[in-house]
Amino acid sequence: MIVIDYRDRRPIYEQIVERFQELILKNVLEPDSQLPSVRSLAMDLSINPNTIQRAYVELERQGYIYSVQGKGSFVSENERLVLKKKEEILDEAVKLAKVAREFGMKKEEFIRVIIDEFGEVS
Amino acid sequence: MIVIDYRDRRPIYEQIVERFQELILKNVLEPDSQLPSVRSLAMDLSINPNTIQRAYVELERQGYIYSVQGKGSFVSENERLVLKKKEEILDEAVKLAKVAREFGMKKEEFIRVIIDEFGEVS
Amino acid sequence: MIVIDYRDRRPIYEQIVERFQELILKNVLEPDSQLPSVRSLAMDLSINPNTIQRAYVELERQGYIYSVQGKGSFVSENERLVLKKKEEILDEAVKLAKVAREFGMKKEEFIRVIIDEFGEVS
Amino acid sequence: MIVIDYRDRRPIYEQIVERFQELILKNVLEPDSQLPSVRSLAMDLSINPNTIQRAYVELERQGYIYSVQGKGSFVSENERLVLKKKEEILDEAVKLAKVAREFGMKKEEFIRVIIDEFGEVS
DNA sequence: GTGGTCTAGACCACA
DNA sequence: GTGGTCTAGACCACA
Repeated sequence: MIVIDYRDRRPIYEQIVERFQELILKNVLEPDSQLPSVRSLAMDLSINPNTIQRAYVELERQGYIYSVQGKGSFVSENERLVLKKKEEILDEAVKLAKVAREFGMKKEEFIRVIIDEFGEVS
Repeated sequence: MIVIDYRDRRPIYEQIVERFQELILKNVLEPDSQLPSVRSLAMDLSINPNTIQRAYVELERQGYIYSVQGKGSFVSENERLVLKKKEEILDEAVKLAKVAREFGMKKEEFIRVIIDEFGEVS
Repeated sequence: MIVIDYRDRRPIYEQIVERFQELILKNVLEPDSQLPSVRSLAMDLSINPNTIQRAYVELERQGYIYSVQGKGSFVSENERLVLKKKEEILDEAVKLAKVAREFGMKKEEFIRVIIDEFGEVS
Repeated sequence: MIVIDYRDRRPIYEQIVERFQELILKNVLEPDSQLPSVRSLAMDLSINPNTIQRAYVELERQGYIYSVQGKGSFVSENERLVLKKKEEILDEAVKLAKVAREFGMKKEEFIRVIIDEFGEVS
């Protein structure tokens, strides 16, 4: 479920964070289900437990998971998270559109590739 | 013309690279015009010359500038660079659209914010 | 494995880059095997770590190695690199042949020394 | 006759040296004919006279030209020079062939591109 | 421990 | 004066 790409320039803990975000937002990991323990995931991925720990701390900070003393880490409700994520995506889209405009791209040119990605009949 | 943001998480040399890219792509710095010398820019920005040097090396590697032994650094022709930059922007747009689609966003919702950015009548 | 020639006019970092290219292309250093750390190689060669770092950055840029945050530098797959290198060699051969022709050398004269190098029965 | 390419990474004086070598070896500049004066060539090329001076010194050192006090610089006999140049080219060819062999290239593969360059019927 | 960034300062080739 | 290379040494994020 989690795959580390060592050729990826991003730090390992960040890759883990992003992967869990994705799994949670897409509901693959359902609310209140338990995440693998730090130690077991560290074993599975042949990674330093500190690195997993760091990823979990970050996920908790962002509200993706919550931890229960002595029991483990669990997935949070994701409704708000999905909304937040969508906002982030739209913010990025606006920024990108701004840059595109500044470099003289036509609106049509820019939107064309997006429509293609979504599929003509959306 | 160049401003360093120390709160920015990106390294200084990278901020300098991006700023010059922008100035060159937008033709503020015209082809064959001379850049400030490594030393003078270092003085201006109160930054170590090595850091400026690193930025210039990177800009040369990317084709934005060329340096002449004992004379200085000069702006390259930017036609190709602009095209390349536009392609990069479109690539990013496609990636972003893909992510948006994966998180269940509607095409209209996504495109709306872009059209707003470009201005309704484009 | 790495030897610096101080009489060589090329900069130290470039000698290091070329030597590693050779070791990687010839499979002496196998894919995913770890390179010596910046610090340890600097110690071994009695060279400043910055110089080694510069060589590693260049090797990464050219695709010969990849570095992992906090873990070290590792050898990339070399298949593509070997093909690219062969192309470069052939390009050089063509250029040289062109110069030879321009200076009035006979094809036979030029090819003779090459056949000798490869060995008569190839 | 002399063109400086500022985008060329080689120093200006070196470009001048190489260009004169070529003109002399190809007999465009005939033995005992006079070279432009340092000052006039500097004017023509909009270059610092020191740079031209340096190129001429280097050409004299290599035997391509000789200077007469108060008269100027003149082209040397080029017979020996042509032979020497040819030897240099052959040396380079041998080196290149050696590298090609070390990287596992077949003799035929290497010679093919050379024959193509010379033209099938040589 | 490992790579990444930066400062301070030196020396070199070149124009 | 201009860029290019290198040393010495520091601090940071990451594993």
